[in-house]
Amino acid sequence: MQSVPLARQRQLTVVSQAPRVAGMRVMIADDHDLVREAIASFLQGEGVAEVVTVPNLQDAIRAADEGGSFDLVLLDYNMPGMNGLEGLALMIAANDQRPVAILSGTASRALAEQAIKAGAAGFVPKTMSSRSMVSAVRFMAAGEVYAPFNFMQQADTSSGNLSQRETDVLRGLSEGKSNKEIARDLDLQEVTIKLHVKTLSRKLNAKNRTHAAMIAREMNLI
Amino acid sequence: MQSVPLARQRQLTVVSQAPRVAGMRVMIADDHDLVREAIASFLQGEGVAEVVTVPNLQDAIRAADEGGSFDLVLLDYNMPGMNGLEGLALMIAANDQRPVAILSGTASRALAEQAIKAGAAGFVPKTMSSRSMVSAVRFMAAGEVYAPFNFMQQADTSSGNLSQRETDVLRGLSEGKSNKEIARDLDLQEVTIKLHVKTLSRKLNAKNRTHAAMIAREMNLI
DNA sequence: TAGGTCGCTATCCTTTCGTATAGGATCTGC
DNA sequence: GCAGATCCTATACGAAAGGATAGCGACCTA
Repeated sequence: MQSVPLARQRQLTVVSQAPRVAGMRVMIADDHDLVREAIASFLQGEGVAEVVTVPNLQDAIRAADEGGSFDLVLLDYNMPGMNGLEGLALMIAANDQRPVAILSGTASRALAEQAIKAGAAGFVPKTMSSRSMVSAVRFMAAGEVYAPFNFMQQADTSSGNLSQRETDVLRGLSEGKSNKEIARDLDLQEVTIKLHVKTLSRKLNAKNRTHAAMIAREMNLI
Repeated sequence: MQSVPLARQRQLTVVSQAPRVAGMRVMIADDHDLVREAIASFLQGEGVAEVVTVPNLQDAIRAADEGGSFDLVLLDYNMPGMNGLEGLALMIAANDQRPVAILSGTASRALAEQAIKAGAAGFVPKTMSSRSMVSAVRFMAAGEVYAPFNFMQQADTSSGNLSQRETDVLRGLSEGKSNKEIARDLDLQEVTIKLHVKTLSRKLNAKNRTHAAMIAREMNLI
């Protein structure tokens, strides 16, 4: 899997040109024992000084609070306490604004973009090999923002053809809201919501609102 | 994580009392490189003779067809080609009815039960440690049916309070079907479906059918 | 056998959805 | 400026969903 650095709208503070693997402290937060063990052992094999592993966000935050900040924190997107990308902000704060990356099994471009927009140091899908993983970790610990190249090249067919409004409506749908509620939230008329539901359902190839919500969930659009 | 053998309604053919790890052939099918590598290296460390890894169902079936059956196949539940538990039956056939287990990150008792009912040799959540994994692999390769103990002890609060019919209706809901369609499929009257939708929505604390479907999806009830 | 639960059906009514059709407002690139 | 796209609004109607209440039969259990 090829990788490419993303500059984006953020100041990149390069800690060192050739990152010192030696004294590096990395935390891996994932509820999957298997994944934790795997990443930890690979990183240790690469000479990373300290690898801390925790199974949930709560422990991750405590570890940073008590043991000091890490050069990089890898946060599983689906993990107790995360609640979507909410946990990311908490972790960044707990890690003294230092790099925190999102690790995810359910990979989608939309999610990667959201994560990076929300301040993540990068996005690491579990479909990556350990070799790629290790180099991604080095880059992120050095202050760069990373996302796998083929992710970002992912066809826009999935989410790109939904307009902003349609995405907003879709979010409401997936929360089980009625058209009226969504209209109130977005400060629009109910008919407008109906129109959006109709068009986004067509775009997603969904039979109705329920189907659209399920498809959106499946495609990680929301 | 504690484990316990499940006898269930199936004939258990014990290949050998103390399974020979030596000549064992195991296939790991998972689209997550990280997970594949991890499991493979742990198994090889345990002396498993041959570990084949593939990233999707198609390749897994081809590997069994061409290279002969395996003592155990580990199938990721969320993997290209699986389509829920449909892929399980295909793999079991391709593996000459020999053990095929389901590997999953999104762990729920309901899914584990379904998988085993559908003929899986066991259910392995990715929250398991490598040590537990290795012993589970041994048991399943020996013809036993395995599922992690704490999974099966999981409170019935999640899915247990839904009746069989309600679960059927819920499945229809999550496929975006109308009440009429669901009624036809289940050979019931539309009003009955409405009733079920109402009661299951109450039980799941959902506002409406869309919400119910999303909650079900979130709880891995379907 | 009586009482309880559970699943299914029925009727009636209100609300919400889904669809169609038509028009207005804004912003874009040419 | 104009064409084209995007977004918003309006009216209207049939279909679907949601809710309340009541009754029936099967099954289990005391």
